[in-house]
Amino acid sequence: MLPRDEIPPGTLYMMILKTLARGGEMHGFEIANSIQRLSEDVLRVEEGSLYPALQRMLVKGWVTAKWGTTGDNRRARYYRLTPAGRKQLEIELSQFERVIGAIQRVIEAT
Amino acid sequence: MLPRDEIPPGTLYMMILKTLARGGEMHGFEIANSIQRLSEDVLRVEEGSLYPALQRMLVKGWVTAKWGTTGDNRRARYYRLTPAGRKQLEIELSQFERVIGAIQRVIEAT
DNA sequence: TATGTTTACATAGTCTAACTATGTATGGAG
DNA sequence: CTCCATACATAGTTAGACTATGTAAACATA
Repeated sequence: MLPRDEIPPGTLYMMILKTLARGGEMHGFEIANSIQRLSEDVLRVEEGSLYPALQRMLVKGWVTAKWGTTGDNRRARYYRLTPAGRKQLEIELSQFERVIGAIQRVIEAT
Repeated sequence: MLPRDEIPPGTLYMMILKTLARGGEMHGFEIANSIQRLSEDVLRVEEGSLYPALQRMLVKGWVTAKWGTTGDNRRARYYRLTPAGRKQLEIELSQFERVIGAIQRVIEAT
């Protein structure tokens, strides 16, 4: 499964939303690092996946962004969940469970 | 998650392989119906997804196909798992568990 | 006998989204 | 001063699931 892409299409939104729900205001690199660390290095969020995804999420109104500075004085774009984003997270979580559960029924059938 | 496609890209191969591993020789419609039924109607395998996937799997050497007739006298193409397909199934199953486990660690983190 | 439904396969074209590759810019370490 | 890590961004590629459409035959039923 997924030989080319490690991250199943669609699930990146869910993980970013969840990360922001947990961590409050975060910038892109922080989000990517958090996902990578929590997944125990199974999931590597490439920059070419991360930033386009964040742009799309801005357009969809799931997050807002503002420029700021990091602890070590670098410019970074800080993202924050909107109420729509929080709602979307709930949708995605339940969809994920529903679909993964269905797949597991198929692959675990005897 | 996955608003447009119900079946996460990549997982269809795995489910087809598993279905053939369980059912022996089957034709396309049987495979699709089996997946749909076992998933309790959560996953609907569209014909436009199924047949192209089976073609790709033929090219990859995961399955062989031969024409035959169904119980009610219709022509149908019967698919059978090759040793390479069986190996691929094992790969996909372990990849799936690995990736889904990683995603769950991310979305279940507190 | 004609019509519609179901089974069964196939392909063309669309679309999402994750990827690679590349580019910009800055801070800190050596 | 150079190198590396951080941080963001975009162009172009690719896989694969989808919709829409077409073929054809078996069967039910009016």
